[in-house]
Order: sequence, then structure tokens, then C-alpha cells
Amino acid sequence: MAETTAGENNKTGTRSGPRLELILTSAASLMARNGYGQTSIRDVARETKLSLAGMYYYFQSKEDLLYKIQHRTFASLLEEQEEVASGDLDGREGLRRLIGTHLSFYTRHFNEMKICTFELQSLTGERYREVEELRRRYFRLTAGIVGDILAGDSTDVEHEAEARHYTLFIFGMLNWIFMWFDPERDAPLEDLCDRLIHLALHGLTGAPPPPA
Amino acid sequence: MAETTAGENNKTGTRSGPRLELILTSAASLMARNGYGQTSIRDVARETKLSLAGMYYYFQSKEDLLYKIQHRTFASLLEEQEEVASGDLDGREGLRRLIGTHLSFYTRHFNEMKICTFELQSLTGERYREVEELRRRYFRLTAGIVGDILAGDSTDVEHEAEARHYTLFIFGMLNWIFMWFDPERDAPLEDLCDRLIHLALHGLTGAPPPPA
DNA sequence: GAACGATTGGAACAGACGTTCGATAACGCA
DNA sequence: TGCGTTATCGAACGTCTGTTCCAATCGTTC
Repeated sequence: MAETTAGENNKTGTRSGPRLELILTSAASLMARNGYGQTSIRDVARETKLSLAGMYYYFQSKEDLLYKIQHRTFASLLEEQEEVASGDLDGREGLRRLIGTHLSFYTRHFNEMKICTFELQSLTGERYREVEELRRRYFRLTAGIVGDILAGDSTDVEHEAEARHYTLFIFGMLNWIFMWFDPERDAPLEDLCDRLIHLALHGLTGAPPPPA
Repeated sequence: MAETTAGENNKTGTRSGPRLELILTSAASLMARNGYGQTSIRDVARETKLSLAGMYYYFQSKEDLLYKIQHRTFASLLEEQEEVASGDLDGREGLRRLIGTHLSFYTRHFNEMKICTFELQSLTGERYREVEELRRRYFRLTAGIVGDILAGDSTDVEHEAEARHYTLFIFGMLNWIFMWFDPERDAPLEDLCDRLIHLALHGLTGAPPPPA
């Protein structure tokens, strides 16, 4: 039952189709729950009801599977953010939109983003380098906005180290969400989003929090 | 060459002495670098120059080894923080001291704290519950301080969810440090500490950053 | 120096792992 | 109907894993 959608299935293990989507989704779910190292190909095969050997028709190795998940997810997020950033907004509004888009992306690709966040180090060589380059671009995009907000004072070299730290703090808040987020307890997401933006822009003691 | 320091070596696998310390330190170093699942007992044996079977004289199982690292480290951190908190400080000053103590603890137990931060889920059953209880106490301590700072306005139920989120954001900033900290690039630690406190208390646009 | 408990290590077990091979089945198209 | 490509599977491989057994060693005490 070959139900391939695209006719671009070629030699070098670059398969596509709904089976591939199923495998990537299932693997992301398992790896998000148990980690990459603790998830076996056999687990993924069991989850997708495919055979163990059949997995290797869709990816070259376990690491290749991890790479496929990370690359497509991060590229998709980056595309969204670069489009948002092309609006050329004010610094504060730019950060609001970036954080909002980031959190919105979480709701659509929670498992995949968790893997991007915690399993980069499980990649090696060229695959590591490629995903890290995407991450670097995302960092630069954010650091630029943070730098703009900070640059109300001046723009010397010292501010670069400062912007780097503040950017990493913001990523810390965002990335750590995976460790505690509970869809029921933390609904609505808008509250969480507003609070994160508020802490980033005004801190605990700054302007009054947004009206609840 | 029995060089035990304490004469309290009893039946139920509760050994001590410099060998145990060496094992815990080496295991923490390896696990911090490669993760718990990716670190084998054989790796630890190689690092400590002890035999594979000899490991099991000091811990009952691999998970017990992980538990020993997490429990003693977290208990030590908690002890420090609860002593600091007993000073009964002002809310803002209390948060400053808590973050400062936390970061100071990082510099002394980086590997161990990284494991406490990222490998709680690798514990199961009673061991999981015990370490989680320590973590919960640490969270409550912090959330109490954050709540005090927030409570300048009022103290209804809504503020509890708010304090929870802000506390988790602060832990996000702190815990994510393990993913990017570079002792050379990020020296001196005081700058990092000041900036984290500033972001938490005043945000990016609040009171002017501390004089560099 | 003999007897003892504390400590160490070589060798092996059973299971799980990633990966490969060869055969089979399903399909699009002539 | 037949053919070539696409897709799938059962079985096996070599390796690594956590753990255990049992014998050997050590320092200490009689």
C-alpha cells in the first residue's frame, strides 16, 4: 500500500509521506517523555506499529532520526520568527511578538521543541553543526532585539556581553517551561505569556502587571 | 589498604570514605558531560581506576549512585539557603541573597548541580520522591520570597498562580545557565549575578543597570 | 603468624541495543 | 498479465549494558 504523496523519493534515503510523518511524530513523543538516549528504535517501531527493520527505510540511523526532527522543527520556527521580525517593529514590541510567537509555536509542536531544546548535544559532526547554526541564527535574532532595547543608553562593547546575558536569561525562562508546563494548570496561555513578557521588560517590581 | 575515615561502615551498603567521594565526584563529572543514561558504570570505573565489580561495594545500583549525588547535593544547597532565609530579610534583599547563594553554590558544585537540575526524572519510586521533596521545599522557599515582593498590591488567590509563574521563570534563568556558562567568557560571576537580579527585579527597561 | 572482616577485581550472565541482510509483499504502469 | 520499483518484514549479528559470583588481597587484632 504505497501511499506516497510526493514522487520525489530518491536514492539517498530521503523518503517522505505520511509514514515518515507518523514516525517523526511518534519518535518526538517518546523522546520528549523519556529522552533520546532512553528511547530505542524498537520503542518507536512498537508505537507506530511498523517493524523494526522497516524503520530504516525512512532514516539512515537513530541519530539521523533525531536530526530530522530537530532540523525541520527549528527551521520552521526560525522561518516564522524571521517573518515576524521583518515587520521592523519597535524594540519592546518586537520582543513581545517574538516571545508570543515562540510560545505559540510551543502549543503546536511541544514534543519536537522539547527535543530541539534538550537534545542538541546528542547530535555529532555535520548534523550537530547544521542544527547549531539554526540555533545561532535564532539567538542572534533575539539578541539583536534585546540589544536594541538596552541601547537606549549607549552602544559600546560592554553592552554586547550584557545583551548576551539578558538574551540567555530570556531563553532560560522560555526553555525551562518544558520542565513544568501543565496544559490544564497553566491555562490560559496568554497569562503565562503576558507574565513572561512583563518580567523580561519590567521585572518583578516594574510597571504594574497587565490587568487580569 | 583500608583507609576508612569513619567507623560507621555497616551492613546495608552505607559505605563512606575517600573512595566513595572519588566515585561520586567522577560520576558527577561524567554524567554532567554525557548525561546519566549515556554514562555507564564501566565509564566511572575507568575514570576512578577501580574495578567494575568494586563499584558495587559503594552503591547498590546505578540509580542508587545517581540518588546519592542528587540527595547530598540538594540537601547541602537547601541547608545553605534556609540559613540565609532565616535572616528574615526584606523581600527584594531576600531574593538578591537567594540568587547570589544559588550562583555561588554553582561555582562549588557545578557538575553535581547540573545533575540535580536535569536528571531528577531518571530516579524512580522512593528515591524520586525523596529528591523531589527537597526540590519542592526549595521551590516553596523561593516562591515565598517572590510572593512577598509581589504582594505590595494584594494577596488573593490569583496572586498564587502569578507567584508560581514568576518563580518558575527565575528558576528557568538559573537552571539554563548550565547550558551556556563558560568560566572564561562569563567572568566575573558578579556581573552575571547582578544582571540576573536586575532582570528579575526591574526587567530590561526598569531602573538603570548596576554601574559596570 | 593465624584468623578475621573489610575491600577489590576477573570473569561471566542475561538482556537490550543499533544495525544489517535477504526475502517477501504491494504497488504503478505497460 | 508481467515487470520493475517501492515498501515492509523476520531473523540474526556483534556490541554494550547493569549486575552478580567467587576468589584473592589488604590491614588489623589476637
